[in-house]
Amino acid sequence: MSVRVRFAPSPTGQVHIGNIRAAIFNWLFAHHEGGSFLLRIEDTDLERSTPEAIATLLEVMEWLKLDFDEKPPLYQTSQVQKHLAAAQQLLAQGDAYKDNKGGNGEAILFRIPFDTARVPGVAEAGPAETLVHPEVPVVVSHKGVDYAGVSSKGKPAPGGATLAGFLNLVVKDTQDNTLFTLNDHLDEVKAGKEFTLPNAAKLCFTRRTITYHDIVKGDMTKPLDSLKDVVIVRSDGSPVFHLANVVDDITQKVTHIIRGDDHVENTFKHIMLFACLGAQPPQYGHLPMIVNAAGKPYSKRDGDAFVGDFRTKGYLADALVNYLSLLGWAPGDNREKMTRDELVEAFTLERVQHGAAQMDIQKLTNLNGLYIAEMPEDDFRKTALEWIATFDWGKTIDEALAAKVCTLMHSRTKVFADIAQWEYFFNDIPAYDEKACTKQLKDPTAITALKSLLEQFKALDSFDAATLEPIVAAATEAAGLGHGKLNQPLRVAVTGSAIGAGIFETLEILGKEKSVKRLEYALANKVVQ
RNA sequence: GUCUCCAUCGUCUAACGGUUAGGACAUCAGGUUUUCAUCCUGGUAAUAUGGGUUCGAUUCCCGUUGGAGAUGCCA
Repeated sequence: MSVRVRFAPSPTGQVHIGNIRAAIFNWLFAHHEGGSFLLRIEDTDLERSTPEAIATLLEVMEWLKLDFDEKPPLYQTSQVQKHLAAAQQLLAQGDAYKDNKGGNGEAILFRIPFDTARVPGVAEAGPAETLVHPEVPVVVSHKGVDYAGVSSKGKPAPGGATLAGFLNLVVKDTQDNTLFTLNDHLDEVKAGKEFTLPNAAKLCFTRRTITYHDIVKGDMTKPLDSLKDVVIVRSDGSPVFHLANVVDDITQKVTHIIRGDDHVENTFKHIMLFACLGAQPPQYGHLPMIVNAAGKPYSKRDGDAFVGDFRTKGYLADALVNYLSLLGWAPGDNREKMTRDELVEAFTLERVQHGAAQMDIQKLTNLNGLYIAEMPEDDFRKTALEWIATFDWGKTIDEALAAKVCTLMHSRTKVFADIAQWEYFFNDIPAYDEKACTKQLKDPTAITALKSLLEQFKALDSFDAATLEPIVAAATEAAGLGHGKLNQPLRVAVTGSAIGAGIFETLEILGKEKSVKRLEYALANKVVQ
């Protein structure tokens, strides 16, 4: 059977970086296996899902070139009848029951099956004991075993689990006297009878576990006595995530579920749901989380963790995909900068890391710089021009001048937002950096030299780098300054900044008129006394 | 509290049970006879901790510590 995976985000606001990483891994896996990559939009949370968020999501996926198969995507809201039908099926099979636990009306709960033969991966783990607090009575019913555990300070602690967790249950009191034997009352309990047992101190039972093989994390096991029955339909009649998710995965014939770490615990329940719904559970692979620079999970407020922000800061889609692929995964041969094809070829879930990964903006930025550097000149200019146009100073510019600036600044561009610093090429008088002025425009010798340079500039016919270099060198020497010592003062006087491309190339692009004007301006206004 | 999982330089990561524990980003020093960037050279920097198993442990097992997730009529 060919591989079918899905990305199933809920469109609530911006697209989170951790979320899109899951999409990338699914996409990579699907392509590596020659399978299908599906998109399912889990928009059942009517209060938080918005059309704008859906649009944002689609936009982001298109930007990152994460194309999906079988368009249009499956919208979960269109599947509600199927979800509800599944709930009815479970109800009819006795795998679900109605309960008014929260007091809001009757909800439908999925019952972890007591007879586990249907469920793959369930095994008996041997006898087990759980201490319970005698002050709180133990209640045994078809809904589960309700009790209070004992905290380290001897106080009652919240406890309770599904009935299936307690095979061969015997409840004992502090004197070890038997209070209740489940096997004597199993049919009554299943039929709905509730037993309330005061003064219980101990639960003795045969522990059962459910195990599944996680493609990234390995074998995962959980005891049934730490599982609770789950609400699958709310009292208002709407299906809950667990049900909807599983039913949709069945209808979309998903073979591998690759999702965030935070779903591991749900997996055990989902496998049971698949089984009770008569479907073969898919394979699972859980991705580690991405955490922020503080090592904490990204909260909804971590603005810089949104994919859209990386786009507006001028990161390239390919660079972002490349970097994100490397968060929690590595090909194993020291390659880092990789094309899509190389990533697809090398990607396996088995090599995915088990622990959380921290996002490193600097490394992303460096990688982005590498991608920009290898852009063909024409592509770079085209993109850079678009960026220039987004700035106030870039609305009306000389295209020929801009083209020259692009060529000059290409290797210096790490992210396109850096282009904000190109303003001095285009305006009349640049913004002067005070620190730079203080450092470079205070030496009287240099100032005198700049003044003489200004006069020479005025007299020049051609104003290109080759002409300027010897002139500046001569002026430097004439002033008694060391080689190149006039370059920085000249740069600050003309550009306002101490950093930039080669000064002679910069002067040439600026042209005689502007250079002279700025030199005059700086000498008149910016010299530090 | 209980359950599940995780742990190699600051960060991302590599290392069939045998390596001077490798690479990249960041950082530091130097070079590319002007700054910044690119490029080149070199340096600092890690197996959380205590026990086992083994001739030999980053690797396997157990404990501890630390971290994350789950424990919702959120997804």
